[in-house]
Amino acid sequence: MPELPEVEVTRRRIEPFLVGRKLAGVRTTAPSYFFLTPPRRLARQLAGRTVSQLQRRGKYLVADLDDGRRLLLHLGMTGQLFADGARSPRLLSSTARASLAPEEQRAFRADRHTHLRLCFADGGRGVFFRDVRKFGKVQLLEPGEPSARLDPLGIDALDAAGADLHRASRGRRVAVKSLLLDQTVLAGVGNIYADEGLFRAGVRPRRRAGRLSRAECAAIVRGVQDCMHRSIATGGSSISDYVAPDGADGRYQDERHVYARSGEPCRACSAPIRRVVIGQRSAHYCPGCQR
DNA sequence: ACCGCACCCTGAGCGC
DNA sequence: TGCGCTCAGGGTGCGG
Repeated sequence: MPELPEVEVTRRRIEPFLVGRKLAGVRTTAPSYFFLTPPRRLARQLAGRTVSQLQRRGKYLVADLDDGRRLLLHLGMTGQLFADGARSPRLLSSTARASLAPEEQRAFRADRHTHLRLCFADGGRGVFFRDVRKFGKVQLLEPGEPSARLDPLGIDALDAAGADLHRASRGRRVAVKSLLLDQTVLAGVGNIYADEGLFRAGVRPRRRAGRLSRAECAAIVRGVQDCMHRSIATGGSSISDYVAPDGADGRYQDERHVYARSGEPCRACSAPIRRVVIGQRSAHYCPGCQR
């Protein structure tokens, strides 16, 4: 599932395929809540435009266009943004995957889950946005238009300090895990990096946010950031559907200490990792290392 | 203001 | 073999 590191890796790798190229044609699937902007209007207004820069805010990608509009992209849970010609078994269904030998893996062909196809005037490689579960989002913002998606976001997780989390947590009775997933507090943290960051900080996910000390908040923010920097450096986590724009898998999942490791021994103390449910989300922690 | 929870969606994995 | 069930999860929005 794409969180800040996967979105940042995607941004860096897709940027050369987007920035400075003139959009010629845009194809979409039918209207659905995937499209916050109706797909026909999206296609009409994107045609002829050039992306001037591609930024990231939390888990959102923001493409600035030459007419002052902004294109928002959110990968949701299963979103995949990649360049034409990418090869990856993650771009195929499991049945299609099973029926193909690895050496037969063919380049991706747009399927019914490919909701956005961008073609460029230079005739070079197109860019696809595929999303099986349609939890992702596409929106075109008018020049200067406020965004109900971007505006409420808190400080980007990579720019945060311990004091930011400490301030936001005062008076809050929720579990620290839930607070970390709140995008209005730290933008970009999802389930993996919340769990891994709490492990690094030695703090249990159920701890009430309001009772954390300054030092604990600092350790948590540092823990989350350390995990994220390391993940970006290794190409992100490819746990379910995440695939980098060139089709390559990330390798950070190999470094996980707790996420999706329930029952397995802690790499530090050998205690079995526990899985609990907090705020309708699974949380993983080591009962030996986290207090 | 805060918090729990239902919902959107699809495919994997399971039991029968 | 195949059906039906459950589960996963980011973000939004509602009700208490």
